[in-house]
Amino acid sequence: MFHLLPPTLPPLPLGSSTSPPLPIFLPFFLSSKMVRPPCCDKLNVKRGLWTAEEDAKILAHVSKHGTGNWTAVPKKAGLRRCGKSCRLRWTNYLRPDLKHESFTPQEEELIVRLHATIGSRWSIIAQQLPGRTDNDVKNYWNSKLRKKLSEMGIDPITHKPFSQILADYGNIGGLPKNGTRIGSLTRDLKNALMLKSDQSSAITSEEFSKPEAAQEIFLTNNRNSHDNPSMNLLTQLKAIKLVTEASSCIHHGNISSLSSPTSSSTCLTPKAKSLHTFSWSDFLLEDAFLPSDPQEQENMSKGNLDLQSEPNADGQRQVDPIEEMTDTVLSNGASEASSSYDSSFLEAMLDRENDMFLEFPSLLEEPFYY
DNA sequence: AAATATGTCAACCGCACGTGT
DNA sequence: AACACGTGCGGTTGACATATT
Repeated sequence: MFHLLPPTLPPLPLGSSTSPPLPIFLPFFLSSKMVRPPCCDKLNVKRGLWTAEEDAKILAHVSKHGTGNWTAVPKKAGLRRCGKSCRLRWTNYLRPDLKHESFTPQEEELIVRLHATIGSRWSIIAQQLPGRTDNDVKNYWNSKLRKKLSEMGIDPITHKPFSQILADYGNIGGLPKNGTRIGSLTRDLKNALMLKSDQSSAITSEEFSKPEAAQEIFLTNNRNSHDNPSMNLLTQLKAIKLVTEASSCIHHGNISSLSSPTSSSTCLTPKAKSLHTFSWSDFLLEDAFLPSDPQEQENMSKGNLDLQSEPNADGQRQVDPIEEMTDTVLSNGASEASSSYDSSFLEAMLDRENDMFLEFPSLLEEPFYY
C-alpha cells in the first residue's frame, strides 16, 4: 500500500528537510546544473496514502497559518511528509471548497468542449469547474471521457470523427496531420470498431448526456482545424487567452455566468462586456470558420483580437503576448507556405513513411508516437 | 470460489516558470 | 546576470476496487 523503502537501508547523503543539503555526487555525464536535488530527503519522509491524523495536522496548520511556504509546513505541522506532498494533499483533497461527488453531465460537456479547444490544459479547464482540481479533471478525462468519445466514434486526441481521420489518411497518403498520435488513434479506432461490431454493446444515447449535441459540437469544432493547421493553433491560442482571462477574474465563481448568454461576466474587458453574449458554445462555433483568403483571415483575426485588447492610458493599444503569438503564427504560416523547400522536404519524408507503413502494415498496430 | 483483467484515482515525479537575493 | 527556492503543471505510476472469466 505505501511506497515505503525498507527501513534498514542507510540514508543517502542528500541532507534532510531540517538541515542544509549536502553535496550531491553526480555521474560524470551530469553537471550540477542538469539535475536538481530532491525537494526533501526521500528516505525520511512518509509516502503513500494520507491518514486521518495527517489530514488533521494539515488542516490545523492551514487554519492557523494559512497556505504558503509549503516546504516549511511538514516541520511546523509535525508531519513526516515532503512539503510538496502536503501542498498536493491540500490542493487536491483537503481544500474546503472542493466537491467530492461525481461529475455532472454539464461538467462533462464543459470538459470535453474545453479539451477540444485548448487540449490538456487541465488547470485552466479545472478553473472553469468550481470545486474541481486539475487532477480531478485529468483523472476523469483519462478514465471516463476519453473512452466515451472513442465509443462515440470520436478520436479523443483530435476530437475528430474517426471516419474523417480515415479520410484524411487517404488524402495525405496515410499519415495524420499535426503530429497526431498514431498509436492512440489506432487503439481508439480499434476500440470503437470493436464496439460497433458488437451490437450488444452498441452505444446508447444514455452513455452521454447529450450525444447528438456533443457530436455536433465536435464536428463543428473540427471542420476548420483539419483544413488549416495554423488556424487550429490560432483558435487554441485565442481560446487559451479567453479562458485564462476568465479564470483569473472569476476564479471559483459560477460557470453559469460564463455559459449563460443572459448573464454578463464580471471580468471581461469593457468591449467584451459590451457584447455580453459570450458563451462557450458561441465561442467554439464562432471560431470554427475562417476565410480561405490569407488577407481576409488576417483582417478577421486582428479584428477579433482587437475586441479583447484594451487601450492603455495613452490611448494606444496594448500588445498582448498571446496576440503577438497569434500574429507570429499567422506570419509563420504565410512564410511556411512560401517555402517550397520545406514543404517538399516534408512531403518527401511523408512519402517515405507512407511507403514504410504500406510495406509494414503491422507498424500501425503498435503504439507509435510522434 | 479463485484467478485474472480492467477501471479508478490518489499520489508521485520531473520539468518549467516566477520571484527574491 | 546568476543562482536558489517555492510553486504550478501535466504525465505517469501503482494500490485498491470491481468486473469478468
